[in-house]
Amino acid sequence: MATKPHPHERIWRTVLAVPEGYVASYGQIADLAGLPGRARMVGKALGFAPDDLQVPWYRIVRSDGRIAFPAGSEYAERQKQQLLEEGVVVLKNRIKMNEFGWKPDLAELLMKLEF
DNA sequence: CGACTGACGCCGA
DNA sequence: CTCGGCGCCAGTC
Repeated sequence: MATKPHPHERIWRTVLAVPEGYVASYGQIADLAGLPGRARMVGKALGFAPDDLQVPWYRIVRSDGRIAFPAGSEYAERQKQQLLEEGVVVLKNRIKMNEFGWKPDLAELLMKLEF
């Protein structure tokens, strides 16, 4: 049944639910992970994410669709590259949320991540 | 305990 | 569309 893992773990598992070819915002992940108001914590958690978990950190962007890292920075470039590789269009360091924003199906979501 | 710091979010200028 | 300011939350000093 529903267990109650450490916040970081819940965040990782939620991010793992974001499908290839789509992106989600930090705040959206925080909400889905049951941590409303903690968008900033999502960024931190992604930084701590164990490599073996294969967390798709690059699918997380700001609510307005912009990549959180400074445009042109090493991290921003790598994130853009990862996204482009799976078909997500990135222009001017930003993604069109109306087109690539992930709108999770509630039923499937509950099934997929029982905390 | 207060000040400062972010992979944030929202709103007004 | 870009900035600036402010709220927010968990850490760190």
